[in-house]
Amino acid sequence: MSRYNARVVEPKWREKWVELGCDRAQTDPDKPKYYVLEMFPYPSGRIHIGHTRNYTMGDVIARYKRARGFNVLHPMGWDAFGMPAENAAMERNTHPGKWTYENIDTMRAQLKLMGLSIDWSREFATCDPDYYAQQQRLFLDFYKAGLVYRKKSTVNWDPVDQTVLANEQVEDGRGWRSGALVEKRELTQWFFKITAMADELIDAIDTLGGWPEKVRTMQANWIGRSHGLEFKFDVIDSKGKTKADPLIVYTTRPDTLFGAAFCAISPGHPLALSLAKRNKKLDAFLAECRQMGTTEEELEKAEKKGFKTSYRVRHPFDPDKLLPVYVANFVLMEYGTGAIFGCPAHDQRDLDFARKYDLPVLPVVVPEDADPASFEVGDEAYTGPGRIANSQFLDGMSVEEAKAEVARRMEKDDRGHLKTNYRLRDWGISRQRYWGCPIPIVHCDACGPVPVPTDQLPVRLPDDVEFDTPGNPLDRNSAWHSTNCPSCGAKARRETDTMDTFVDSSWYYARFTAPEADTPTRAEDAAYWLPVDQYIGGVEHAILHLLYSRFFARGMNDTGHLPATAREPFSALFTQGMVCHETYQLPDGKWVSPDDVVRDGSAVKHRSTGAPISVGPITKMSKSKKNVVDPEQIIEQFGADTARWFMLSDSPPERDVEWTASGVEGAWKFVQRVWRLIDQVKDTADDANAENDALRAAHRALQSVTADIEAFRFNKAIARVYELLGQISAAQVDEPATKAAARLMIQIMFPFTPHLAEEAWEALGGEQPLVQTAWPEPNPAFLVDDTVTLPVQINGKRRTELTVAAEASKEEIEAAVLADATVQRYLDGKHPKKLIVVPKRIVNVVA
RNA sequence: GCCCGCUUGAUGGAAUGGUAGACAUAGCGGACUUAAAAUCCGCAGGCUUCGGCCGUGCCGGUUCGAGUCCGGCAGCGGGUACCA
Repeated sequence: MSRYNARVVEPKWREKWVELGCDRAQTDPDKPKYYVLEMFPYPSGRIHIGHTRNYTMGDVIARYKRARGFNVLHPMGWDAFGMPAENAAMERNTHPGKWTYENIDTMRAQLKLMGLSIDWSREFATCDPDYYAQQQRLFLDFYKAGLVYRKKSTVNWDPVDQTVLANEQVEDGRGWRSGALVEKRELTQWFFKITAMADELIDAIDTLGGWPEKVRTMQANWIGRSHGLEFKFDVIDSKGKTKADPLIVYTTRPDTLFGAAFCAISPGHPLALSLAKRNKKLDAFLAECRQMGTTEEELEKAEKKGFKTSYRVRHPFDPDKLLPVYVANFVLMEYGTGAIFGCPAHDQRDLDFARKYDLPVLPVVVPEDADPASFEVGDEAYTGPGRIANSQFLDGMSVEEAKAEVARRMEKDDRGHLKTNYRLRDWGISRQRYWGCPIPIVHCDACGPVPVPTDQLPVRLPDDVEFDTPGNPLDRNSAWHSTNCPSCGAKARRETDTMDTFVDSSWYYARFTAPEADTPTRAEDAAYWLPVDQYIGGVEHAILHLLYSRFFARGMNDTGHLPATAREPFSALFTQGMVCHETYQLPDGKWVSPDDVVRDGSAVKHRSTGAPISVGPITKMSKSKKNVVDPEQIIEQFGADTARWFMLSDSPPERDVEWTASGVEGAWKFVQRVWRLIDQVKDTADDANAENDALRAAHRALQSVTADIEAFRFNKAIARVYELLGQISAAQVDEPATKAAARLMIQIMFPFTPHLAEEAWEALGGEQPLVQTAWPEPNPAFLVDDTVTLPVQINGKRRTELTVAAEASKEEIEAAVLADATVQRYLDGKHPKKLIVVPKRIVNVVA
């Protein structure tokens, strides 16, 4: 008996597939198309198990859809710009490009071992000048369309390294390399006007039927559309004089205006800045606020603090009421107007603030079932519905009526107006880094920022860069940034900012449809292939990457680079779970790779040094925590099919999976069992009319596996195949029907284990390779049952079961149930109160 | 903090509101073998007075019936705009 040798079989079939060119996709409007895409990888060094899980899922879909007659596009590329390459350049004294392209070579070779049916002729990296040249064109077209502008914004600044730090590079307020206290610095930066499309981006979420509900919810919440009122407070200075400039606030709760106890402005608000010029304590408070990080998480988690200014504001409807004005660290300059009024009774954060600074808490919304005279707010703000009280002309109204009435009066007095606000901020794309797509702009003293003419694109990155000093090498490279103004010809300076790498990944899916085109896209290819029919990737990209891509598709449509039919980039999205692993740390906090961890009884030690290791929480595999596993070892030992099979077998694909070494062996044993079965049945004669239990089981499996693949239930599909193998093995091996069943099983397995399936198919006498064979159809005659066994519950507990004809009516089942001995024993001669019969499902007798 | 998820045997997990634990891993027992590996067969949630009873993170609700739906809580994970 021959043993299945993956080392020989797998390369043989990969070569055959290349020879047949079956992975090549060609635009052909006469054929139905299917575009399946997995999120492309960052070339970090080596493929990790999370990648392979992702690509295997896409490959199952791609192979299945081809077998179903679709013209399939399944490309691969590299998200190749980014910070790690610069870090590697500094650490290894190499060039980011060299490091990146070497990584790509390694990872491409690893991916090819997986037997993925990818059209490699379309491969590109985002750091290829051919790619970023087209991206620069898109930037300029967006610029001309008014989707790009400059404004000041804040960055993390490392005063020692003299460089901008990413949020990830700030640890406890200090730079990760220098250890210096990080400062905030204002820079003029480039922005994409994504907020201009906020309404469309949120409204179109309803059209994304193929997306998971959770992602749609996250996107809607991220955009965060709110309807409220923007209005003016008159400002009174410390001498009691009314200032010329009012304080403009935004609120979603104008109904609670009479409950206002204070106003709060952002530390970045112009009023705060001007007051600080004359108040050292306030200046110190603003400095303290600047010490906080730039991340939303840090700002929100920080203790809520306020600084009471000498100014007050006059209540718009109650001129005698003056409210104190605080500068508060939790008010964001980016949201609304950077100023709010606080109503402690009906907002938890305002309540906490009021308790801390001893401000009055006046309830103005009273729940329907409470007494307005005695209703009070304790430690919890009341945010529910109710009747307005303590609010003059609003008293007795509902919340909605009061909102409308306040807005009406404000508009009449020209004091305010209804306004829709978004949590979404414009997309800042400027990065003060080398390894990114240069922003194609020249700064001229006379002309201002001038676009680089299209015929001068791409603005190429210079090769001669040094990474021995921190900071942006482009900034120091005067040979590169010195140029002449394209408009007036005077001496000018190139923009040295490069683009956020999210820009690169926002349109790559479109570039795959015509990767060699000398324009960003080619109309006929884009029109045929787009949108992507199935996009697959990690849920960690649920918001930013996907939202930016949705914005880009619209921008590209508006600038003529995509058809209107591709205004949404991805018809269907599948978010696969992450591959997680335990984390390991040495006593000094250094992370340790799983390969370097050994267990000695209950003790966990470092393999070479024997140092004790603490086992940390199971988190997503990441380079920074070193908890990564190398799939190549598994492929070398067991073959790609075993790895593919195992990867999809245990966890449902949308769920996180904890990687443990056990289980691969099981998959490998399965592969061997399949091969033994093929060996046993391959010489049996064929008979077109054959029939047995094994063949019936195979047709049923075909039906359920087909449904499982369509629904991304790969783990269930695999469980079904395990079951089928058992059923076929139990049959007479020399019956023609058993061979037919085995043949069907092989076809079912093909998308999962393509090399094994091809080899087995050939052994079973398949006329052409499975890559050229259509997906089989189940024989309906094999799918029907004559009888069905129903569980019988008595008072909701299963007591017995009943076998009836599959087509038995409700009445027939009821009669059979009442005649059943067990049922009669429980009923004890009485009539059941109720008899619930769900045909083909269950019977419940309520005694 | 906020937004979004997840929680079922020793482990990964299965279950259109309808028999909880399919399938697999680890385990135990057996067959084959001089022996081992490999392979094959079987057992397997807990408790039990052997009638049953309990059991899907915790508390409560809806229902003839809840792992599944609703309300609350806890723990864990993802995102939080310069990691990709």
